[in-house]
Amino acid sequence: MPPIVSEEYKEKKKEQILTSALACFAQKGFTAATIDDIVAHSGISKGSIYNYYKSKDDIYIDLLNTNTSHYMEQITEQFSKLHSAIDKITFLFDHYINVDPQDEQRLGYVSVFYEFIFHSTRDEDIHALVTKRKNHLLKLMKDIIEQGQQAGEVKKELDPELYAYKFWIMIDGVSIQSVFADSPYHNVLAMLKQTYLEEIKG
Amino acid sequence: MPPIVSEEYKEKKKEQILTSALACFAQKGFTAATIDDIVAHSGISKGSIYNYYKSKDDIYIDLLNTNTSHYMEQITEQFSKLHSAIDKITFLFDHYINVDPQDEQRLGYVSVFYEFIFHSTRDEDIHALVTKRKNHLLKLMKDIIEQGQQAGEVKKELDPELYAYKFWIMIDGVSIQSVFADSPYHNVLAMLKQTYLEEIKG
Amino acid sequence: MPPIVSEEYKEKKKEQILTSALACFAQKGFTAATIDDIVAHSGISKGSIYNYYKSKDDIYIDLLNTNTSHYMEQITEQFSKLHSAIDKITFLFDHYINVDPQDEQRLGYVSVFYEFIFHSTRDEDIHALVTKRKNHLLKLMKDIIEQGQQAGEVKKELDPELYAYKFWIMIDGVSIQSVFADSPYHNVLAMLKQTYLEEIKG
Amino acid sequence: MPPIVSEEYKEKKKEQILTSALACFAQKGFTAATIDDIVAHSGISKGSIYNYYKSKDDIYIDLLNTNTSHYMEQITEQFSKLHSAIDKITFLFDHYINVDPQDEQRLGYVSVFYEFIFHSTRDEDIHALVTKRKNHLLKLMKDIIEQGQQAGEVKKELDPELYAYKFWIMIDGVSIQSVFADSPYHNVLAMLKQTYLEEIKG
DNA sequence: TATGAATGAGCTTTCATTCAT
DNA sequence: TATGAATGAAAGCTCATTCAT
Repeated sequence: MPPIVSEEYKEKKKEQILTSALACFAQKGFTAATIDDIVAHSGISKGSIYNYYKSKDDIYIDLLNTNTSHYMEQITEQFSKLHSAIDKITFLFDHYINVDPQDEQRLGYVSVFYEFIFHSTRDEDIHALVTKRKNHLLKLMKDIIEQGQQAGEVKKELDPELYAYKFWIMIDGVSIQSVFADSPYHNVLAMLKQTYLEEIKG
Repeated sequence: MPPIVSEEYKEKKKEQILTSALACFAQKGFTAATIDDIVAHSGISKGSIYNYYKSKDDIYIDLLNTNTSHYMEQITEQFSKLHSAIDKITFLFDHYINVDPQDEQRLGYVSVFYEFIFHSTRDEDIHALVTKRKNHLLKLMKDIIEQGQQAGEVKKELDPELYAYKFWIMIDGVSIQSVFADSPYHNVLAMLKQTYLEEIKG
Repeated sequence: MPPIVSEEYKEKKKEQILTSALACFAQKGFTAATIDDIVAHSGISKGSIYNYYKSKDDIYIDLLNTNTSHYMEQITEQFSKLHSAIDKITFLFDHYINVDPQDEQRLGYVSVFYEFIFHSTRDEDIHALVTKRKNHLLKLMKDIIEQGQQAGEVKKELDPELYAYKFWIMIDGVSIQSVFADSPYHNVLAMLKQTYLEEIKG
Repeated sequence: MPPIVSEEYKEKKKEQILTSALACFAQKGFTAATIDDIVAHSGISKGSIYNYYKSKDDIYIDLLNTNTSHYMEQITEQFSKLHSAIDKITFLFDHYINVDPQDEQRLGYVSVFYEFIFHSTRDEDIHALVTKRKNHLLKLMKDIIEQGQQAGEVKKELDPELYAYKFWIMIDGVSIQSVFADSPYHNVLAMLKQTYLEEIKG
């Protein structure tokens, strides 16, 4: 291996680690998953992992950061193709509808993510991170609603922030319920989408 | 102190352990909290704790069970004083509204409880327990809605199960958001209550 | 329970404890068997057991002592009915032949007993005890052989001590082999008996 | 020391652990000896020991396996130099005669080994192992006797299996007796050797 | 005497992290 | 940079023994 290595190479390596870490955390939970699990899953040596990340927590944090970035980028990209507020909201709902709630990988990821939130109760750094993510998403929704109000699509009298909260509250709630195999995930989401849209449409 | 201690005494001891356990789990999370933490918090010796509970998991499980029982009893008792479906739903919303979202103990409990749900993804026994709890609460709500439909208080055309889900989804979502200090917990809940009631009223 | 209790009562209680202790040690081995096992098996409370024995080791020691006494008494009694040396030796061989080598209780007991011997390597008190037992049995055999020599039944030229050793060595060896289910315990013992008797007969 | 240590290095390390383990087990017995004892004796860290062996039981098992292999190899090698059955049997007797019965290390090993046998009463895996060892040794002896019969050195009428058993029974018995410092180990063994050979010679 | 809850030292085992190569 | 053997603190749990009643 060359003593000097491109940034690109490093990025790729970190990504590999992150992918394996996510898989391991998803399968066993953050605490129960061990560095050796990540070693086994990634094929990267323990020493190497510690060259890229200074601790297990560090991996965890980068995982959330990277994932948040990806998610935001994805949405932004999709939104560039959409113009009306209602279309955007519809798109977001559909994003969650077009998902197999029982897909193991998805479930694993959901677990990791919400564990992270509760973990954050006890760690300031992580709390700040999670709060930032939440505020990003909230702002996104609030902007859409305000845009919709200006365009006359959305009722003027409703509080954009409150309705932005309502949106993410429903997503969070539905995600939690998706943990239960017998939940009517799709039906519920369809209903939530319909009533939410009716409720806000001007 | 021996010999032959009353059942009452034992119950009290278990309750002490549970109280300390909840405090420790709330502060550090289930995995990170140690038996020694519970020892320190409760003043009860390690050996004694293991006389009452056969493992840390066992404590965790009893914690959820006991809490669920208390919660269900409380609600059942209150419901006996209420008769219309709308009153009952209002009562439930108010139950969550009349809470300080930033109360440390409550936050701790919420963290422990939702961690439990995600933990359950990886442990069948716990999953069964959590599912049972969910189904209890779901049934409770469904029954209220059906009762309301029969009494003509609630729209006949809506699916009781779906709306029961919607209720708990909102509660879960709001509970998660309450982790963030800057969330407008009360305002959002008040709005959710109002729109939910309007939506279902016949 | 009366504050003053007869010696007889105490003896009976100790015997109960010893019986249960033997059963437990036989099943799990001395170290693995717990006082609670003995409590469960005997129905006698833990505190009570400690009234009669000051430690687990103490029980172990009394077990061997008592057992040795019983065994010696038994043999002595039987020997009173026999007169020739050859008859006595025959009786001893038959004592071991008339046994089901795979009887669980017997196997348990054999295990406990030999464990004791090896345990004794590390504990002077126990070593003294075990040595004393060995010497008792050795003397018993040596006396028989000498008696046989005087009576002209047994060859004069053989060393009584050496042949006494040989006898117990074979018994020990056979006992160990009996641990293996597929050992031809009876056939081997029958052969050992025959050749031993032939070897010593005058 | 990493990276990529030779197999040889690993073997040496395992051997070190085994040597220390044997010493500790010999001194205190398997159950009473602790991993920390092995750490102290070997100077190898606890974590490292667990890198090479996954449990205390595992060490115990490898100890027996390794020892059995060495013993069998040793015998096989020596046997290649010997041809007559009587020579081989003589060699085996002498192998036990040429030993200091009070040598601490030997005594330790004997204790560990026989404890193992009795331990095996309660553990199927270990029982299988010990049974296999016993059958190996039995077969070895039986083959020698049969070879001797074919060559006319050994009486044709005696049952090879029974006499193979007799041989090992005597070795076991003598080994047990060697625990007692005052046993005439050498004299007894010499006598056993002489009478056994006379008994079987054709 | 009898009881069994209480105790805590001590056990085996795990695992994040380090560091010599 | 890459490797993986080494480390040891810390975890969950057991159990002989004590002692208040």
